[in-house]
Amino acid sequence: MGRGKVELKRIENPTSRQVTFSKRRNGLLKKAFELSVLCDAEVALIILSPSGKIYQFASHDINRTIAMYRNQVSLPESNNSSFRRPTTMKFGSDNENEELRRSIDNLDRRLKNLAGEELDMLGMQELKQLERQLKTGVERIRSQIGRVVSENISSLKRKHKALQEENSRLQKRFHELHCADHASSRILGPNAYMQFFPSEF
Amino acid sequence: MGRGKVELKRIENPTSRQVTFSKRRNGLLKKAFELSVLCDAEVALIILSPSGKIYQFASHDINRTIAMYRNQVSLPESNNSSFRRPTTMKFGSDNENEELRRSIDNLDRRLKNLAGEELDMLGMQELKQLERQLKTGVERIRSQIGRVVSENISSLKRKHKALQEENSRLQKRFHELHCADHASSRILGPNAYMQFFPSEF
DNA sequence: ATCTATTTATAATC
DNA sequence: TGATTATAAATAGAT
Repeated sequence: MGRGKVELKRIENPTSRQVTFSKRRNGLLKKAFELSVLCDAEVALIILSPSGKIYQFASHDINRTIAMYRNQVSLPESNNSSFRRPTTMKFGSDNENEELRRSIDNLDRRLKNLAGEELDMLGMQELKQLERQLKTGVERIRSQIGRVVSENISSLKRKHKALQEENSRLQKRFHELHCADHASSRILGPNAYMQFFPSEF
Repeated sequence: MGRGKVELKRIENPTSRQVTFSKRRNGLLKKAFELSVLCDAEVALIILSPSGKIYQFASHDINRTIAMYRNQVSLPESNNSSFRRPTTMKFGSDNENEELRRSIDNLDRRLKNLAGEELDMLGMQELKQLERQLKTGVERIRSQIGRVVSENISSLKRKHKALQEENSRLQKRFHELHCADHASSRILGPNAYMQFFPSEF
């Protein structure tokens, strides 16, 4: 899809491989998301870049999806009783750990709820509240995106202005040199510098 | 991509949802494969259809990919990976305590991010990912709200039906009593019971 | 399943 | 990296 057809083999040029990875990764994540929404499917996608970075999409709880997959394939593995370790449970400072674990459980449940998981025991009131919170979050993130974008634009504008000023200085110096050197013939007009700094933008 | 643009929401018509699922599932699997080949990436994709069927692609051993994912998630997803015991943990409960606190910090930061707070240090990539996750969350919560609502409606309908049946029984008994008792004068007509169970709904 | 009209994704290029 | 653009691919709707 693009200017040319592409062979289905590893792209040898590292630069274009990286570029293609970035583009196609985003495309794949987007499409995974769309499938899950449009068709009400449960999708889990993990992408590891050759350099080891991790990208992931999960429409539901990724561990649940993996567990479902493993159940169907009858390949049981990886328990998930994440908390409660009877082996090293002792006294004293473990009380504090217990407390910490409880906090973690709460935070985790909240995160799951915000991700739209484990909603079964929630009432309408709480569901509506969650929805409101998420909408607020989306709003704020969008405005942050907008801020980042416009920050980038301002930064560009600043740089542009600096370049323009530099450009003026150069023109001036050119003029001075040109005037000082009466005898020399004109080869370049002052506008010759301008072409590198087009004024649109 | 097709005759018409399509809204990013669950397709309500079950037939076209199924058709779209089939088409897009194949497309997604194909693209996952292509990404892995072209860019030498490690990809694992699990798709569960709403009807419970499983489709899967893995460029390498899927369990390995999942393990890699689990090991490397340092800024954990909502999952309990946050309090999974890290394999690298060597010492006793002091470290565990510290580890737990770190998990709490991570979860806490994640919660704040989802609420649209403390976004300043996030890049565009991460902001977009957050937005996607929130949209998924909203999606799921809305469908849960829908489920709860329709459950309530069914429950009401069931009760309504039970009342109607009770009502019929009462009418019948009334009739029987009325007919058995020839001599008694009519005070209430059978419809007097009906007013408590209006038939609209 | 098959067939198009369109929409999307993206390869090449800057 | 980020835009742009020409083209290849995917796919929605119809058959």
